[in-house]
Amino acid sequence: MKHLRTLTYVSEVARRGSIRRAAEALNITPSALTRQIQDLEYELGTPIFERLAQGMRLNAAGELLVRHIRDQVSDMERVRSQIADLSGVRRGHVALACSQAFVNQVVPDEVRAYRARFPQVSFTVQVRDHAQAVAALASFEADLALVLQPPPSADLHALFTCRQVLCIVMRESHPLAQEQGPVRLRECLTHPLALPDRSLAIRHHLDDALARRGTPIRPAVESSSLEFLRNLALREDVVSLQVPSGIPNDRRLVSRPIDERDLPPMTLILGQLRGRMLPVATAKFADGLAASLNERYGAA
Amino acid sequence: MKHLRTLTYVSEVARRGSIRRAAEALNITPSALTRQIQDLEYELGTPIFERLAQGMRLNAAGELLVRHIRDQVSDMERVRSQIADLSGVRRGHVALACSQAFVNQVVPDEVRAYRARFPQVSFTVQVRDHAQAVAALASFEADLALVLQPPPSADLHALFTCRQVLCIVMRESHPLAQEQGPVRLRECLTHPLALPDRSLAIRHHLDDALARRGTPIRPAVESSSLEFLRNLALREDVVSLQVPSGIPNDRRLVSRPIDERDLPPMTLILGQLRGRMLPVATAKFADGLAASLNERYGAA
DNA sequence: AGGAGTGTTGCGAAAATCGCAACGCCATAG
DNA sequence: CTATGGCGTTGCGATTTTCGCAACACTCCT
Repeated sequence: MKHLRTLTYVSEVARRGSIRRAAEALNITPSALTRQIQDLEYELGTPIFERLAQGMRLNAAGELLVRHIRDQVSDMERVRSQIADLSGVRRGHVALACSQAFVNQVVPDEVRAYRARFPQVSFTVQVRDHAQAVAALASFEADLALVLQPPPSADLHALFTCRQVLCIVMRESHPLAQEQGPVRLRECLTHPLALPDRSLAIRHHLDDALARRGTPIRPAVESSSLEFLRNLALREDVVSLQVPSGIPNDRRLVSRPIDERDLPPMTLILGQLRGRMLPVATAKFADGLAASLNERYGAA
Repeated sequence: MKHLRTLTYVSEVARRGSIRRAAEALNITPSALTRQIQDLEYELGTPIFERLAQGMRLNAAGELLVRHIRDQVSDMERVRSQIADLSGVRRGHVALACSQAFVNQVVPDEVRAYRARFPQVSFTVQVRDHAQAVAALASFEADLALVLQPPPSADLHALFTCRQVLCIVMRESHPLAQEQGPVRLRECLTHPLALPDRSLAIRHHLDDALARRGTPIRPAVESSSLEFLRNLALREDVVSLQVPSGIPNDRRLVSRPIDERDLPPMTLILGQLRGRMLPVATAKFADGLAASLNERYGAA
């Protein structure tokens, strides 16, 4: 949109912290950029950036303005998508930030289903941990966040919530795979463990539960990649930990839920930035995703 | 603000219903205007106006867009006022739509008090009936509305509410002015009446109450101007009707409340457009006005 | 002292915008 | 039915705004 050219310039300078870097990202020269900002500051009657030797930083007025700009840009997106919706074809873009646990089944299935109906809608899917996902919402880098056990935040508004019972995962030849149904935690701890590291919410949840029992654990392998842990479990007799939504359809892998007396279920949340009105495409995608999650795992 | 030039153009064309009239109001030529609109429609990929022989009318897409534009413009006002507030001096503009009943004491007193503290803040005070006042909020012609007994509307959000007991007003020589305290309605009806006409909420309220008793009234004089009715009551023995906030400080005029068993009190509402964030100056003025009303008449 | 990073400015070129005048269209009055 | 007045639109030249290039002034760090 042409009329918010200056505003996106300001936003980019604020994001990059430097006129030259922002100018490069915007494919213009620093001189054009500095003039746009000077003009805007003149119109406002006050500077919005502090000039430092290392670059530009927003001052208090700039913080207010940039927040307003981001609001305006995303609002314009929403109006454009509503207008496109009037003419029948649904266009738009959906930016989703989600945890690793959902990149196997839930998100790709849902994106495929949605794009089958509305091919004009494009997607960006960023994998972030729970805290980063909420931050992505606040900075308008993502429209939706699908995360486990998010930190309580005033910015996050839950659209859908459900329980996720933690499961152990191992190859089919593993001793624990010979039985079915819930497994007690103490049984698992007697086997070598391949666990998510502390960058993932699953591990925090596990550690919290174990801390109450006073049982320390010494995992054989730790990783920030759930995919790596699964691939390792295919190759040797280790027990890994996943949530149901992260378990792929693979007959070589067996999963059993952990008894809820030992480990309470985690909370899965589909959320958006509080107070924001989502574009049509995004809102409808969120509806479909929530329905799909509800069908698979039930509501909270 | 320069960057919303095109948007204000669109808004003006929508308001005036014609490019030529809008161009005149904007001090530009019709050709410049028609090009701006064509460019914007090209950017959106769809027309936003229907071209009629009598001029231009918004289509569905245009309705969405214009609503967004008005939001954006008023939001920009708010941000500017917040930024100005950061530098100490409070600037801004307050647009108030109010009923006749408040132009005597309440509003002028409050505006004077506010401007004494913040001379940089300017005001526009429009006198409208209750329905027009709500419409003025919705079209962003007013930021605040101070009205009696407004029609229930999803757009109106009440900031403050209080009761207003209806009073009769007459000159000090009038027979009814010889006593004090509440007066029964049937006493009043035996004297010649000078009443507000049906364009005013006070009259509707009175008619509703009388309709339930089946008592028809035949006022000697009707007027849409409360000021005229007061001035008439100064000149002859008629009984007029006012709400407390509309009664001036004039010893030649005597007022007595009507017994609440005969006529329930009316509701006074200070309101804004629902879902809108007011500029600093406007919000603070509304606070002061609410406090002042609370002191004079008590809360709801 | 020197180099690398920053934002800023003078100036000429390029682009967007505007005003003027003319055109085509349609509703309505005569 | 034609004439007329209002409407939006377009071609074109003038004006204003924006841009890119190069040079400058400044700060930080080696």
